[in-house]
Formats: sequence, structure tokens, C-alpha cells
Amino acid sequence: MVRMNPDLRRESIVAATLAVMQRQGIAATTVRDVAAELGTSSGLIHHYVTSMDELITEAFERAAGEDLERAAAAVGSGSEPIERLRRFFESYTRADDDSGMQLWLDTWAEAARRPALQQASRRLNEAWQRLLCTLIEDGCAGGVMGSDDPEGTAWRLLSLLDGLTLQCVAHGDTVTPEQVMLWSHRAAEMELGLPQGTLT
Amino acid sequence: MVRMNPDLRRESIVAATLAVMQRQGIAATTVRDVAAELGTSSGLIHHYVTSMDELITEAFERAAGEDLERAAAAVGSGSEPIERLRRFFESYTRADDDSGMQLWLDTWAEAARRPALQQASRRLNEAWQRLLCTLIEDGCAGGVMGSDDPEGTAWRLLSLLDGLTLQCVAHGDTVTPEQVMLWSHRAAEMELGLPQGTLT
DNA sequence: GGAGTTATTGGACAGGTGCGCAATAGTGAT
DNA sequence: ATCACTATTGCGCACCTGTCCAATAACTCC
Repeated sequence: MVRMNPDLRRESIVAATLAVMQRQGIAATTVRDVAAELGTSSGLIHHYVTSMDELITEAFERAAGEDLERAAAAVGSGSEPIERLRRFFESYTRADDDSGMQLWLDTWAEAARRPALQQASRRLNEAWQRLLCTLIEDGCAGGVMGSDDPEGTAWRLLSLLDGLTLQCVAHGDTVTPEQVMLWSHRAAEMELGLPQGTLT
Repeated sequence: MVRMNPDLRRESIVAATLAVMQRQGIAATTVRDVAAELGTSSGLIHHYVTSMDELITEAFERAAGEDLERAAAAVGSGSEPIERLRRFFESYTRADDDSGMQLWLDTWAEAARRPALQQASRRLNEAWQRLLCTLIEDGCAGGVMGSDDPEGTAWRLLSLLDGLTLQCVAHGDTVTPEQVMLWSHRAAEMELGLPQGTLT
């Protein structure tokens, strides 16, 4: 039996959990499924993790945290405000990642019944809002865009993106990712006093 | 044993199911819970209903259909376009009904795993879109408001409302129903070329 | 080699799920 | 009173869930 670093073992369990969650949804993710994904037994999972709830929350935090970090890097303060805004939208909508979108929706619903998950979800939500808010404030300071209430504008735009993503993930044939980008661009142009077509 | 009209009995089962769904969420609604709500046995449920899936879908359709009918009546073509729009927003956000909002979110997530529910959800979704679209077109025809793409505008506004409702139901202390109304009004004013403050 | 420690297994446990079914209670017509 | 019929019960079935635990395997250190 290979003696692994316990932290690494835990890490691989969390990764397997995430994979199962993306494939089957949070509610349908069971200890035995995770064990099968790793090719081990269910008892082992509980040797490294105290409860299923903890495992699910940790897997979500890992995935969502990485998404956020990637976005923060892509939106980095180096380039032009308009371009940064465009990149933010692309990162947030996860348009290239079906299973990610599904998991995102799942989290909203499950959060109501899993306090730990709700807390994690809220933290992530606020971090995204802060990222966009800073971005808008930078643009305003540079005179590229305008908003009399950057925080409110950020919430409105994020809510629009949430709603569009909702349509996309649940009724994908009615609203496509391309429309999500187009419509969010138009809304942002209106909100920020940009000439129509600036973002697209 | 009182011999009831079978349709009435079925009706009461659906009503009980809806009550349990609103209280516990769709995923946690079981045959035994519904039976307990009615004060009968679980076997009786299956005497009138073939499967749990069917029961859940029917309960959702009933509740959502009634919501839509109420909204259509409230938005009736009698009054002024601006007032009709305001009433539409109020109806759609279900701001006065916490359990209704929770069920709405639940439906989105569950739809991914219950085909029948997904179909029902989609039908309802399109009906709401049509209602708002007609409303916008009426306003445009009357010269009260303007939009170069009524259908797109309707989708955008509904998506914004969805996103705001999402925030409201999951993180209620961050986004209040009042803000949902205010922000959706502002967005609608921008979209429809109305002077700021017209709706509020 | 053996001792001590950890990793891992596989199954037991109590509880829950949807569904089906034989048995019973009640009803209305004859 | 008898009959056919329906309503209703309550339990059984097979399956699934998270969690726990004794037994075993593998490793490290002496």
C-alpha cells in the first residue's frame, strides 16, 4: 500500500467529488459514487472527510474559487477598460462550460438546504460583484464609461447575466450563449453610457 | 366510506402535494409526506396518481398556471401601458410570496433531471415572455414607449428579473424585493426609452 | 524479524425512497 | 341479502442513502 501524503489524498477525493457533481448534479452525488470514481471503497472517503456535506461544499469552493481566480487574472488591470469588461462577461457566463453552468444552477437551489454551501455561495457571489464593481469604477475614473451608482450597476448587470445563464442552462435551445453575450453587452452599454456596439 | 368524485379527490391530492412542495422543496417531497398532509395512507396516492413525477409536475403546472392567469388578468389591456408594465413586474417577481419564489428556483434546478417538469417549465416561461412582449408592442404602437426589438427586449427584462429574483431568494439580506422592483424599473426605462423615474 | 501506525476494505446498520398488492371497509343497485 | 364495485389501508419489497466499524493490508521504524 502506497503511503500517500494525506493532504494529497484528500485533494484527490475532492477532485473526484467535483467530477461526479458536474456529471450527476449535487443532490445525486453519493459517497459510493465518489468512491467508484476513485476506484476505492466508500469507507475510505470517511477516513479523510467527516461528512458528505463538507465534501460537497469543499468541492464547490474549489471549483468556484478557481473560476474566480482565472477571471481575476483575465480581467487584470493591465489592459483597456472596455476589453477588461468584455473578458469579465466571458468569464462569468462560463459559456464554454456546460457542466459548469449546470453546477452553478444546482448550487443556487441546493444552497437553500445546505447552510455551509449557502455561505460559500454567498462569499463567491460577493467576490464577483467586487471584481465587476472595481472594473466599473476604474472605467469611470478613466472617463471611459459613466455610472452614478457603480455598485447598483454591477448588481444589475450580474443579475442580468444570472438570468440569461438560467435560461441558457435550462432552455438551451431558446437562448444561446451568443445571445447571452450580445444582450449583456447591450445592457452594459446602456448602463454605462457607452455608444451601442462598443462592446460587441 | 364517503364516495367522492374521483376528479375532486385527485385535485385535493395535487393541492396537498403543492403545499408540501412549497414547504419542503421539490426534491424532499415524498409520497408519504403528501399522504400525511391529507391524513391518509400512501397507497391511496398511487390509486389516483401513477407516479411521483407526474404528481410533482401536475402540482407545479397548477400553481404556475394560476400565477400566470392572475398576472394576465392584472395586466389586462384595459389600462395605460405604463401601469400595465408596472403590474407585470409585480406579478412576475412574486415579491409577496417567499415560498413561491423558492419553488420557482427549485423548479429550474429540478427541471434538468425531470423531463416532464422541464417541458412544463418551458411552456410557462414562453407564456410569460409572450405576455410581456405583447405589452411592449402595445406600448410601442401607442407611441408611449419604443423598442427596435420587442422580443429581445422582453427576454432581456425577464432575464434581469430572473437574476434579481435568484439573488433575492438565495441571499435575501443582500437584495430586497424593493430593490428588485427599483432596478427592474430602471432597466425597463433604459430599454424602452422612457424618462428615468417614469415607472417608479 | 517484530512492533506500532496508518490505509483500506467490505459489510452492517438504521433510516429513507417509490411502488405494488392482498386484505378490508364502505357504497349503491338488485 | 346479495352482488359488483370502488376506496382505503397498511404492510412488504427492492433499492438507495450516510455513517460507522471490525478486520485486514501495507508501510515505517526499531
